[in-house]
Amino acid sequence: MPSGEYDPETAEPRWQRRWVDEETFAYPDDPVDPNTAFAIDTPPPTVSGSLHWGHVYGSILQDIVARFHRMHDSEVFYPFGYDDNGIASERLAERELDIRHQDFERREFQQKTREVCRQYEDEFTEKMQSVGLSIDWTNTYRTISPQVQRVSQLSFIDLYEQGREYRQEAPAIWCPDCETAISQVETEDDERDSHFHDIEFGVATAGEGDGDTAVVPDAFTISTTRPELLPACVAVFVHPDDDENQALVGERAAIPLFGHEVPIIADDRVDMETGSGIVMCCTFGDQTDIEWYQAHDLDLRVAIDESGHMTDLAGEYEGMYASSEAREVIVDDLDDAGALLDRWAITHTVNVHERCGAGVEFLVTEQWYVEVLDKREEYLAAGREMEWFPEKMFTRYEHWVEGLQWDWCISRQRSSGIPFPVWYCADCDHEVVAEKADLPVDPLSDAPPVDACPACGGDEFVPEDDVFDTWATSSLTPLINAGWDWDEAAEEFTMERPEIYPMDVRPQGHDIISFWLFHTVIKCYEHTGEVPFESTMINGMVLDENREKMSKSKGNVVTPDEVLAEYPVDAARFWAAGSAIGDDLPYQEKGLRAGEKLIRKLWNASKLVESLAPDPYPDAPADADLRALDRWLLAELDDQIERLTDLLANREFSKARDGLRSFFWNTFCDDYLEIAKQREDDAAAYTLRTAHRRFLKLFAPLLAHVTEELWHDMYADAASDSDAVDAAVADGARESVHLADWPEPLGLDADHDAGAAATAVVGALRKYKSENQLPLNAELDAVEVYADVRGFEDDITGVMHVADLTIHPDGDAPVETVVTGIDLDYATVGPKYGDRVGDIEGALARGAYEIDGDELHVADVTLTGDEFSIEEERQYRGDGELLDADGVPVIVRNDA
RNA sequence: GGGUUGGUAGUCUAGUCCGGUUAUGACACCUCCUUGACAUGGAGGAGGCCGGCAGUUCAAAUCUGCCCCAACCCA
Repeated sequence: MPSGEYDPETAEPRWQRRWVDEETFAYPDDPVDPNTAFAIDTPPPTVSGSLHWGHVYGSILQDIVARFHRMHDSEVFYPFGYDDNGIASERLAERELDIRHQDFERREFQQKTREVCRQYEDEFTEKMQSVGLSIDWTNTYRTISPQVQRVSQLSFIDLYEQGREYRQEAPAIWCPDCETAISQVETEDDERDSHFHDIEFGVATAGEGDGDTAVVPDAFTISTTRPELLPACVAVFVHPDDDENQALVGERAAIPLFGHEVPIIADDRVDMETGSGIVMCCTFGDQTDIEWYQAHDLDLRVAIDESGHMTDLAGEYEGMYASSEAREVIVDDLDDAGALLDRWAITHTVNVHERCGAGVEFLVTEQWYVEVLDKREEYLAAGREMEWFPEKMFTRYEHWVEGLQWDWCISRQRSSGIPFPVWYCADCDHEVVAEKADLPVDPLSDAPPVDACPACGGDEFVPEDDVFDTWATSSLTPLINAGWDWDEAAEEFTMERPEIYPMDVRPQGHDIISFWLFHTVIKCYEHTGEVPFESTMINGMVLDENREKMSKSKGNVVTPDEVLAEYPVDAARFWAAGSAIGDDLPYQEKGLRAGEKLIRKLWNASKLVESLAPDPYPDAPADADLRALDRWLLAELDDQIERLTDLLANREFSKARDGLRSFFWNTFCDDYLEIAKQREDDAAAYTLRTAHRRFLKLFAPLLAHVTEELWHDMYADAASDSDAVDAAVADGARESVHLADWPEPLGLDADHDAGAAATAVVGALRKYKSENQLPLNAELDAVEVYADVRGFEDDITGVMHVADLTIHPDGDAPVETVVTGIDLDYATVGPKYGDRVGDIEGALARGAYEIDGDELHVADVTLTGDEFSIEEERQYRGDGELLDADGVPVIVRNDA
């Protein structure tokens, strides 16, 4: 029985522990009907640090969906994953232990990474549990685990066998700090301070012109931010429309300091606005350099190595770090040689690796790719097949697919990912792929599946020592969850839990639509022929209280610990549910305070229900015994249930939350409960308990803890011989309100209008007392109500303490009505009279009109019945005061 | 630089797709009220040129164009 104040500090952790200990949210081991299985595939958080408040926000929205569907119609599969197989985790270990992966034996470094990740994963678990998420903790996975490695390698082999993967030596985006290839999505733009340098290039062929064209100058200027790339220069470009410099085209340029000569070529990719309008092309400064390299079949001059240092091509600069030391020394030497014409500071955007902030390079290396560019249309259609919440987020996916420029590079030159299950013939480089049955394998320690090369018969093999890109694995979560595997005997892929695939919801932030969601959709689609998700739910970002993005550098980051130290989890859940799906949500404490207020209101109202309808209470009185007010409340609640169910099904959290809150607070607490205080009959007790139990269930997805506490206090653990407990147990809800059945409408007959009129009358009387500074329990001598509120008399007199109540069902009040104006029905008058509406309005304002029966003559036109309505004011000249209760006339007489 | 989304009282937000009378609710603010749970409650009040400018229309928060601001995605 709820008493005193609710204490979330003890209640919340208690339930969280119990939900985990009792495996309340465990997905059944027994086969589940595919029609009632509801699966959620959350992107496993990258183990690269601590969870932040944005994670919590997104998780709460997922959890509301999970809890709603669990109660409403489903067996919910809600697993949790830890993404700990990628560069991010390695870099975490390097940071945490202050080590470099290059300094360790691979196994040893992997071990260290695992240990660091383990600590962070424990923290993830603890944090997610302390938010009270209804995750199935018996279904968790780590992307570095052997089982997931097997799935990931199976995926590689399947795509390889389908001919959708290839190995190629080509320019790839390279991080010189992490010393690995990375993909386009792992880069980001960053504003950096730098310098622009004007460098004088010589024209090697000056004076050799044939005489009939413009004179070729003997020097020209190049502007660059990267003078260290001079030794890598392979060409100089001029725009075809650049008349001034056109004479250079076809000549050869001499590179200062390094002396080699390169061709000068015209190409319209030159930006004439930048610097001198003449640009050097190097191996490789940026993506345009790569395009030029391919389009004009240029030489390859690699001046920067894998670790970002100058190669022997740079002569005396060999071994210097390119973007710092080499750059400075080369600039000094250019200056000494008189080739540095100018130098000035600028800030510009550079492409950096998101994990370490190092500026990326482009290196020609041999990498594995997944082919995606050839199927853009198909992948677009796959995205379109999903239901998007909100719909507008699909355009993000659409633009991403349309803008794809690279196939997906999936190989990484790192220590601690999932190995490629591939060996190469030492003689002919033939690719040998592992047998599916043997997976997972590590080619560095396992032998290839053949003794001799199938191509050349050679018996020496070189293991692939690259590892997969993180996303190559984390894009397989639907398959990991469904237990996708290769059945050696049947020679086909199988699923341990086929009923959950395709999964029902993919929740995630809008920042990862382009790569994580996209990669997951296409990989699972290629493996199964099906789009892996029925729907995707995209949440916005959490902003700080000033609507600014949270970032470490701004120092405005809110941590889960700070919030949970101050507020109940349920208050945070209330706050999180206050957003429209897809919209960003500012973190504001008043939102949490409003949550606290609702929790308290629910608790206090429950106490009152308990005292007004103490156990044992009637479980099911005959329908006829219910009073009009009871039927009205339960019928209104029916409407609310339908509305709320639709809103939650459409992920309209904010509307669901606010609608339920107002109905509970205004209609149930302010109207019904106040009236019910006067009642001691069984019908009221039944109505109170029935409505209350329904409210607990409706609030359960939102306020997960307080509803559970009340459910146990008042129903599940209450006196076990009571009929009500049997009813609760029949709901399947002995263990948890979250396992109860979502309420179905009761379908009682009720007069909605009469109920609304009766509560409006009570409201008007309450307002009358308030305005006349009367206590609310002051007696009123006489009240006359001009509406058919028969059946509600006792309710009105009881709560408002009316000595003498008279009902006039015909609504004919003894009042004079004065016409105060005419309201036009613009929806019909507008289109019909067009620009004459102005004249009509003018005449009405002047009072120049005549009412004739149900016709209105005004401004030379005649309006009929439904085109206008007469605005009247009621005036009452008798004893007492006339009140307006939402259109119902009420007369109050009070001598006191 | 291109694209996407958003801009509504001091703050957060509904309404915008599908134009129509007085623009929704909450928080904060002001006034009043101890009523069988809750004063952390109740009743009421004030607070808005719906980002700006043009246009379409009898009528625009809503449709169109341009501009400004913010975030995100992509160069």
